[in-house]
Parts: sequence; structure tokens; C-alpha cells
Amino acid sequence: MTSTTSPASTPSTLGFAILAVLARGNRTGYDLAAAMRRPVGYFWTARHSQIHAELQKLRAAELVAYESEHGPGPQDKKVYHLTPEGRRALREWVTEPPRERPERDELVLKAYASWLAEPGMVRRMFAEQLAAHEERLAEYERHEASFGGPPALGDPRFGNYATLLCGLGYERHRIEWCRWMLSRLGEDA
Amino acid sequence: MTSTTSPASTPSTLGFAILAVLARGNRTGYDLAAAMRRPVGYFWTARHSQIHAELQKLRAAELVAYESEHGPGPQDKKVYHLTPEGRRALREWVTEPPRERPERDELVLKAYASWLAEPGMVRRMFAEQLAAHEERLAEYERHEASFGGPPALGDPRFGNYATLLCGLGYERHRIEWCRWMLSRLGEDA
DNA sequence: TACGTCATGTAACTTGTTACATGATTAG
DNA sequence: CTAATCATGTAACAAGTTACATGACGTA
Repeated sequence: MTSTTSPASTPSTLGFAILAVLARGNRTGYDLAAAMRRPVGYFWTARHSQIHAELQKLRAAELVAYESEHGPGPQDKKVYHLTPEGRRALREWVTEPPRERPERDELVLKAYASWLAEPGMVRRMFAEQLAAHEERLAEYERHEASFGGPPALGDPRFGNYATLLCGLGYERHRIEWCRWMLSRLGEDA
Repeated sequence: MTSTTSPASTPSTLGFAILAVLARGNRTGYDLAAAMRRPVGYFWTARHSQIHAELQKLRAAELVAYESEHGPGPQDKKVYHLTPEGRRALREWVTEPPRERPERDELVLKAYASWLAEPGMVRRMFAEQLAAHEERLAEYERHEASFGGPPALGDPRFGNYATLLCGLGYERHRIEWCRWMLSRLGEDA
């Protein structure tokens, strides 16, 4: 009786992203896809096709389970929840050092090659980027104002606040760098 | 005589990364792989397997060409250079707005889920990350000191300096954020 | 003798994107 | 009547990683 117990290799980072959303409340695949756009989507995104596939893997590993409710559409709707093992796996994963992924930043790559283009054209492109970052910063600042300071550690909202603060810092850094590029690209007179 | 002229769709971002390195001088695939580790690798990386494959596509699109020199090893060594079309394609690409890629940041995801882990353990992990960022910042600062201020616009070294400055700003932002996390995670007494 | 560097490539796999496919309910 | 939202999935593809495979030359 060589029972084929699943090898259950550790989930991908996407798997943990899903677990992290599910830790805040039960969701359907559809809800998860929506959550992975905003605000979680600011640091991890996925399309619904990828999410449904990953949910099947997580279920095979018994980290999530679902309850069916009928409708709407041809298939049943599946409301997923964390299993106790799922919660434990997530807890453990949080404190493990993140695996480094190589930076891949197209704007920086363009800056690297900017010496051979027309400064005026490069400038226009960076001005657009600056505007986009300023807009996003304003959005984050509005969001931050809606928090009355940082929530307590054990509160799920602490997670939201921490990520928001990171986004805020990132946009400020980007804005500063874009402005530096613009100042170098002339026409600051 | 339906001559199958290649469709020559625009290269991937990796393709342009290769063109950007090649614009600074002729290289073999091996040299490119080395360059894509450091310092270009700070904002775009690729393994040699991917680079060789991409070079073949770029050659099919006639954006690069090579000259063979014999040895070492079983195959000839191929020294690649930009074609005039390759240089033009790169120039045009530089000033086009970068296509947004979704942020995927594992450390921020961990922060998002940090509310359900033990603060002490989370703290240890963030302290490690802080140290890593401080080390990298120091490295960048040494590198910056070796420039005597920003090079002129038309100088290839302008590209290096611009990317370095972005890296500097990024590391400072990360350090600040890690310190904020640590301050929240207690034990600041 | 063994290891590191130079140099090329292929194959299998994982991750992520885009497009296809279905269908009920509700708001305009 | 039409479009958006809710809800599930598959298939084809592009991008990226890891491992395999070869082999000369120089150094320890």
C-alpha cells in the first residue's frame, strides 16, 4: 500500500500571496483576483487564470479548502478558506528571509542607454514618468490620511499600513530621481 | 517566390538590454552574461542561456551581427556588434514610455502578512534585510565616489551614473523603511 | 591532477500573460 | 437590449531558471 501522499513542495510566492489575502477573510477566486489588483496588487499581482490554477495546487497541498455555493454561472462558486496547516505555513514563511529576485526596471535601463538619444525626447519621457509617480504619491497620501497613524502589531491593518508606507517611500524616491534626471537633461533655465 | 522575410517583431526588453550593452562596445555572449550581472545586472539580469537565445533572435531581426574568431572550446567564439538598424532601434526605444510591469516584492508581501507572526521573529528578518541594504548602499557610495560628479550627457558614463544614482536612492528608501519596521516591531527601548 | 575561466549551446521546467469559452443576474 | 459584474475554467504562448553537455587553456 504505497499511499501516494502528495509531495506538497512549498508553494510559490504567489501561493503565499493568496494565503496572505485569505488570512484576512474567506474569498472566492474572483475576489482574490480583485484583491490582487488593489491594494495588494501594489506589491504582488496575478490574473484570475493564474489564481485559479494556484488555488488548485494549494488545495492539493491542503493549505486551503473551499465550500461550494451554487451560482452564478455554469460552475459552482467556491469560497476558499485557510486550513490550520495553511495558516501555519504562512506564519512560518513570513519570518524566512525573502528569496532575492533580480531587479528588472525598464525605466532604469532606459536611463542607462539615454546617452545616445536626443536629450529633449528623453526629457519628455521622464517628465511623463514624474507626473505618473506624483499622481500615485498623492493617491497614497490620501490613503495614509485615512489611517489615524499606524495600527497595532496584531491588527491585520498593520500589514496594510506597513506596505503603504513602503509605497510612499518608493514613490518619493522615484520622484526625486526623475527630477534629478530632468535637471540634467537641460532646460532647467 | 514567396520570400519569407522575417516578421521581425520588436525585441523583448531583454533584447534592448543587450543592445544597450552592445552600444558601449562589442562583446561575446559570455561577456554580455558577465555584464548582465554587474553593474547592468542591478537593473536587468539574464543567464547566459537566455542571452544566447536572445542573440539569435536579434540576429534574425538584423539588429546585431557577429564576427567569428576561433576558440576556445568546441564552437567558434562570436563577437557581436550593433548593426546601424540595431542602433536606431535602441535610440527609438529609449524615449518611448516604459511598459509598466507589476511590482512583485516579496519583502513587502511579508510585511503585509507580518501581523500574524511573532514580532521578535519578524524583527530578526527585517534586521537582516536592513544590514544587506546598508552593505549595498556602502558599495554604491564607494562607486559614486569614483565618479567625479555626473558625466556629460553624450558620454556613455552618464548612463552608468544615472542608474547608480537611482540605486543609491532606492537603497536609502529601503533602509528607511526597514528601520521604521524595526521601530514598530518593538525592542526600541 | 583538479579547478577556474572562457566560450558555446540545448532541454526541461516554472512563472506569468493573453486569449478563448461559458453563463446567470442586475443596472441602464 | 446591452453592458457590467460575478464566477469558473482551459490553452497557447512568452519570459526566465536550472541543469545538462562540450572542450581548450592556464594556474595551483
